[in-house]
Amino acid sequence: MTDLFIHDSAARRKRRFEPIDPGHVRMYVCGPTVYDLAHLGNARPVVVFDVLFRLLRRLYPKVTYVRNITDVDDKINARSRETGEPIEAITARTTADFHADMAALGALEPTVEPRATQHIAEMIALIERLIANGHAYVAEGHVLFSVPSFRDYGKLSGRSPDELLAGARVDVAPYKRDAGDFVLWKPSDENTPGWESPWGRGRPGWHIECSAMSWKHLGEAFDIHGGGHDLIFPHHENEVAQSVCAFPGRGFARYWMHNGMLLVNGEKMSKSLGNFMTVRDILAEGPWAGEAFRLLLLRTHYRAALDFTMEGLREAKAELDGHYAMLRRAPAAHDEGLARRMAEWVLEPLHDDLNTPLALARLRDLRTLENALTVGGSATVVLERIGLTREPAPGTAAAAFREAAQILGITRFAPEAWAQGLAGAGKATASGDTLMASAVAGPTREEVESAITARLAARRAKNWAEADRIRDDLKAKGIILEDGPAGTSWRRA
RNA sequence: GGUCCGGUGGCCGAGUGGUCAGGCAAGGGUCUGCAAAACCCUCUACAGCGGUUCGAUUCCGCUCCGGACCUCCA
Repeated sequence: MTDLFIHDSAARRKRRFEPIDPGHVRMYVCGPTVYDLAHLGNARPVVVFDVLFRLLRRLYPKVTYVRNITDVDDKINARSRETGEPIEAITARTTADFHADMAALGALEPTVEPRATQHIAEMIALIERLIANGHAYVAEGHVLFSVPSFRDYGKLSGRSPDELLAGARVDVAPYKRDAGDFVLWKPSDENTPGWESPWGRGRPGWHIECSAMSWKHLGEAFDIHGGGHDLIFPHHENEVAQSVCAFPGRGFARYWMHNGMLLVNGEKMSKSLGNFMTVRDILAEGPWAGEAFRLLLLRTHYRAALDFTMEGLREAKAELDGHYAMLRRAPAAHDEGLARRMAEWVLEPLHDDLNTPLALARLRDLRTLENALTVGGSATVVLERIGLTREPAPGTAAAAFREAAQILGITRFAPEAWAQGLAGAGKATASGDTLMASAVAGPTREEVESAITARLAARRAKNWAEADRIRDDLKAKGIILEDGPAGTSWRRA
């Protein structure tokens, strides 16, 4: 088995992945705060860590992937005050939308998806431990983490507490002993959600929930912690402080992985900047859009910034069209052992810190090879690159493609369905399905097929003018015909 | 201001101390009734300036440009 290397943000270098328990790999990824639709930037970690999850499942017997839902937060409270919609309604609806959107991107469900509001008891227990350990204190109804009490504070994000203080751009609350101290628990008035606690009725601070949920579902120490690069400070720094101080000597997360930001016009896409586009906006482009966006995300290495453009989305769609076209025409028969080896060759770059762009390039090589063998061609350059000395049986490269593409989570639809409109295809939730079905426009399958029959008669009679007229007519309606040795096939543009 | 990460051919985007990334676009060809698809060929880049080296796009330094973070953020 090839070793897996991942870039650990804490160590700032690539490290060989050695799980605490090789029989059970454990990963935690920060999930959404459910107060609004997911934007394109929110989708990046979901897709990136979905690929990692799939890869880990291939490499290890058991993988537990935890991704939380943050359903208690002052942004949610603010939204409820603005719109008048009850908090529970906002979080329930937004969670359902999030699930539908992520399913449309082909993301598997995590093993566990804990909600913050269902882990208040764990949060309180954690805070009590921190107070008992001398790492937290009560002040004016708040419980604060004492940053000076933790020597390694700032290690993850690479800053010293002094620097943080110097650059602080918020007013320091008077009850803080140290300007860097952060809130673990804060009081709630009667109009704000709250839970009874040893410190009165209140609600948790932002960071404590992740420490509580990873502890509950993965234990005091686990293997991988992931999230967006912008979470390193303060969120992950504070999480480390809380968890390490609550469970001294256990080490918390062994590897930290952070995905780069998604940009639009060279700037980070974020809700606070207001320059965001929702996943749902993209899905409305067509039934192909979810998978195309997923591919777009994987065409750039996860740690690099990615500048989103519609041209990029269309290019990803065109790439998928080509992949599906190959799968559609490739024979099912194949050399199984050779297919397995070729799939390994494609997936090999994923073991080097999830190099999806290189894996995708190799996947394209498999497509070229299969096309050459199925349609006609030599593909000597590709054969050499793969390291094959002779041509594999037709269908073999396609079988390898299918196996490798499964780890990347692309070409998950039936090739014919992809080509002809995907009506009713996706297994997304109800709202996602509606979206897909409504996006299919143009002639029905029956209309297209009867036109093809009419054209076939014209071609038999060598009435080329009529045959071309039918083809042009369909083309104007978004239907492309392709004559091949096995007959005429069609697809939607 | 502090910390960090980047600048690769028309566009996107991997990677490497010295032989090829790959894709899109463009041009040429094979095939086809004509197309389409597919395959083949062409297109040889690493921000700038120094340094290390037999040799640097790759290592080091400086400069310029872009971005992220500095307690809302995936």
